[in-house]
Amino acid sequence: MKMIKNKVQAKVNPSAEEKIKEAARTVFHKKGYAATRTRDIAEEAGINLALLNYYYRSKEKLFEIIMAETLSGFLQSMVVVLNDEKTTLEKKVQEIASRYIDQIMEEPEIPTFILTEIRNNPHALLKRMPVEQIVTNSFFFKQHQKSVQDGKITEPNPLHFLMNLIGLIIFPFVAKPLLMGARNLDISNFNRLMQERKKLIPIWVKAMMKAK
Amino acid sequence: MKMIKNKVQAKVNPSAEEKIKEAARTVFHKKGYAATRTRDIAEEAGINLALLNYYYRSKEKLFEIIMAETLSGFLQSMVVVLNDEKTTLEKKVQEIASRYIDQIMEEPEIPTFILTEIRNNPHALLKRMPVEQIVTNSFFFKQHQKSVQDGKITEPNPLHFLMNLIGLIIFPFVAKPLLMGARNLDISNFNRLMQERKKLIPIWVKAMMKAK
DNA sequence: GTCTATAACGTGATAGAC
DNA sequence: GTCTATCACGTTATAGAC
Repeated sequence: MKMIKNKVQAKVNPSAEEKIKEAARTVFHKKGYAATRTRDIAEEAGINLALLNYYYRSKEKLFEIIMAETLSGFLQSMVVVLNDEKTTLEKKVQEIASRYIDQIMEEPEIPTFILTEIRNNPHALLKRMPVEQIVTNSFFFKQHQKSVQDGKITEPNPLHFLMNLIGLIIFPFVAKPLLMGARNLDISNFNRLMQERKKLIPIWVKAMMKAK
Repeated sequence: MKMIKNKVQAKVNPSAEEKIKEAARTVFHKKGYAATRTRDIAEEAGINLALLNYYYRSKEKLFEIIMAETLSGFLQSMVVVLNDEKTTLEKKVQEIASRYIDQIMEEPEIPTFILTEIRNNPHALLKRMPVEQIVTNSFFFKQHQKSVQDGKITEPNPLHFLMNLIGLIIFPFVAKPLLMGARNLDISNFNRLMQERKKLIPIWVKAMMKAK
């Protein structure tokens, strides 16, 4: 009870340490590691620059913490869905499309952040990335194999299946600055399109996987 | 004739000015603007750092040249295909999938480069981006409208159509470091998958657009 | 724990010799 | 045109007072 109270309290009146981490998350997500200055983070947090090093030792250490949290948070919802032994393949596609679009709309910078930082430093980051487990060891993988054997799916490679699903979900967010800047689109129109896609993507994926 | 000879000569024995631009292209594409140091470019070009400023005045000016060239080169092939009045919608999808996958495989860093640099500086870059023209004013757009009216396509919004097509093409390249690092995949396997997609994407898109 | 002041370093850019 | 040497500045990190 006390612990819960402290956690709630922490959000209402966060300590300097917490403020710095939240500020770092915001700025790193928006600008990436190289373009972020520690001064930006200190200013965003409303604290003194020296405190950042006092709590986190260096820009790099702080970044590693943010990156690890961002990555695991981003993958967790997918892992849970892919390994649910109670749902059909079709239901999994619905779940992933719906959850991920909601999740990304809350923090739309995250996909681009993850993809660019992995480009800049693949080695350091991929040790913690259980991508292989996610695909090969998942219950989804077995379901997919069975659907192929039963002739319900034409494309035998589960990687194509996953790349297509995730690509349909994520790509519009990655390409957003391009679409928005062109004045074809304002922010509310974009959000409406993404809401539509929560229903459309499962329909599309279903049709794709039966195509030949 | 003399001009052609000089251009050929330029590739065999490029001037310092040309070497710098090629080096800048390589390094900027790989690391992005913020993470690139002018010293990296000079080293890659095999010339002295001072020459970079002598020819291009500043890192920023040099970057703007590279960005403009990269962007127009990347969009040009799409514009040409989308505005071809002689081909069907279905043929356009085939052409775009095939051309873009070939083109991106030659310089796989370009999609991530463009998307991240636009995130970092949308305003400066989007003035030169005829995205609106590409979509709204294209012959593709009219063809799409007609197909919807004729009941050949269920999804009435051409933006969904284009986002899906481009996403299916580009997303695997953007997510490549993630896939590769996970040891599911080596480079030749990845390339084989992309070759497969040149044929699969048109089939998938056709199925998607008729789904309901 | 939090601040001010400053050290230590890296980077973009230029002056000036050749 | 091309180089070496160096400046000017911004940024990360730390020392030391409170």
